Amino acid sequence: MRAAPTILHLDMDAFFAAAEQAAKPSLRGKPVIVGGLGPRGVVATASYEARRFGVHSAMPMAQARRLAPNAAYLVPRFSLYRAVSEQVMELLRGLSPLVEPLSLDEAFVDLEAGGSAHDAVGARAAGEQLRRDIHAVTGLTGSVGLAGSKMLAKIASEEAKPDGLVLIEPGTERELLGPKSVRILPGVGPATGEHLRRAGMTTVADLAAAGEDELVRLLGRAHGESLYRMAMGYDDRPVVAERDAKSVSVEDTFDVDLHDRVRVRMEVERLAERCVQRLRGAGRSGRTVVLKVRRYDFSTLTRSETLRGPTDDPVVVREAAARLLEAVDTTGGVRLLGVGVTGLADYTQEDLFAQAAAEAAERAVGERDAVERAGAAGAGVPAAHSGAGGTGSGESGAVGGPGVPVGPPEVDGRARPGGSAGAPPRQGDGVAAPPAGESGGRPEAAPPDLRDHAGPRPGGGLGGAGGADDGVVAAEIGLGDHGGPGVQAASSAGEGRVGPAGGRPVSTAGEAGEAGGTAGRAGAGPDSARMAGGEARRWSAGEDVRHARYGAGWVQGSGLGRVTVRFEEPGSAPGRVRTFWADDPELEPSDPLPLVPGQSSWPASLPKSRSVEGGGGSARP
DNA sequence: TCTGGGGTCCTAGTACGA
DNA sequence: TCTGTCGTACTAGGACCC
Ligand SMILES: [Mg+2]
Repeated sequence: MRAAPTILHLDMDAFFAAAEQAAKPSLRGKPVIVGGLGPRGVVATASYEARRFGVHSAMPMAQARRLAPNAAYLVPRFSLYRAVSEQVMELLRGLSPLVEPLSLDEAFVDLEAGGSAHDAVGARAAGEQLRRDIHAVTGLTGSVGLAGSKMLAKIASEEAKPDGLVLIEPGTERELLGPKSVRILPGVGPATGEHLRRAGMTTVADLAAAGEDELVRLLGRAHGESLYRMAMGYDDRPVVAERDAKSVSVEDTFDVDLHDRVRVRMEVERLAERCVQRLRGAGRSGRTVVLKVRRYDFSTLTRSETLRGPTDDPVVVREAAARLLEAVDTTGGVRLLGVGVTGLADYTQEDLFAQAAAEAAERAVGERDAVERAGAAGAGVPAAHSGAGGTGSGESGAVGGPGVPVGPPEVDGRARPGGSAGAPPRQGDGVAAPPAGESGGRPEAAPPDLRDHAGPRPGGGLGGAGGADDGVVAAEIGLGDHGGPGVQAASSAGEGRVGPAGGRPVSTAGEAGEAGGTAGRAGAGPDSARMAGGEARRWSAGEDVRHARYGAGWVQGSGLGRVTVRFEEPGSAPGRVRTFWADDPELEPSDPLPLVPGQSSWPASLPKSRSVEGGGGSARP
């Protein structure tokens, strides 16, 4: 706790939703909800307009729809948020080199370390200037908290929301915090809050009065101590600029529970591959592989296996995950699967082998021996276990080399438990692939003059009466999923890489829903050119596109082989809607545009938006 | 139509070697 | 050398955050 309120906490207001509103002028002032659009999605961010309906983060999407049926529902676009975040962080680094990002939209800044403020007056001025700069560069608003400690700065920014600044003058924290709920303290969630309530403590003052011993007795050592300190206003954690990630993980919740073991195995393999992709993308390797399974009843378990050394080999991770899976009972169904890697390092044991081998080769020793001995010696390899000499030194023979588990599994690196790992990814759960081609209910081409589908709207909004045509509601229709039979034909072509049954969830529940949802639009055919025989691509609600003649816009809805685009962009007036065939050659995906036109700080090339988000709209698990 | 995905940190039990 | 103790790894689960 320093004497001057020079620790700043920035928190962007309703970040994802606000970014979408800035990118899509027709959504400004309207309730916008960003989150998963599948049947098991939850709300990531609700705009303030949507919050008035009672919608908030982490709420199941289904519930949000009941509360705000006419809101715009959009899938998150992390490439956009990352780009905006980078602009904001750059502004923060202008204030001080000591910037500690907590997430895409939050960070601490040590103003004193940057020399940009040394007292309350200077801190407030810097904070207000920062808010103006953020708005000028990104078009978005952020809230600022200033205090003498991290905790208080964070509480202050919370109080400042939205679009405000709050400064807590050192010395006033006890009286300010005292009457407030324990829930305002970072680290006090529902469980701890309830725990404390049962013990008769509801306010921060109650915690301070209870004393450290009592809190430790109640909540355990670390939590109790830290809570007591916070309640007293003690907090001297420094702002630290850079922190390496400690784990990398990937998980998927399936639209429908998985029952087929073969399918479960296949999904675990795919998750392992994706996990390693990300691991390698970050230039890291890891030593402990973790499998996560959430069952039909939401009970969750993890199983982990620690290897002899860090790896970034997809085969090693995949096989470890597969072994872990074999020990899990999945009868009843699986709702979620995840694969993660922890114990990260910047090198792999394979690296060390190679390096040692090279050195050994120089000494002109027989190659194989050299490799094996080097591997065992493993200069700098994380100890096999606690004891220095212990299990380690004798085991040069461990056949699998890197990736052989430390513990019990008597693996020789070749035998595959259950003989299943190598099984070909047979078709999944019996969703027969429909015949490809131009069959079925797909509407035939109409004259290629484009009709205005929705017509200009007063005020340009999607206000409308919210009829079947309410574009935003339509935005989710067919999104990344099979629709009626006709659409299914088209979509299966688009997923060819996955194989016959595609990456779709089991069963037919989704189909029924989708078919019903799209039925109303079946008659309205879009009029535009179509590609000769190409695969119909999939369009995600909210993604940016560019049309050869109509310019920039975003996908408002898609389904039945058609895609509805609203033509507008960050600087523009609210735009109008047009509908095209999904395979219209004049329509192509594009990267997000800067929210304020002409910003030099906008990343020249954005991280691949398509692979990150869409990835598998269709394969959405 | 109930409950995401990416993380962090902590606790507790067990095993093991010194 | 035996035994109790201690530190460290490993594993599993849970709370919390955005
Ligand atoms: Mg925020």
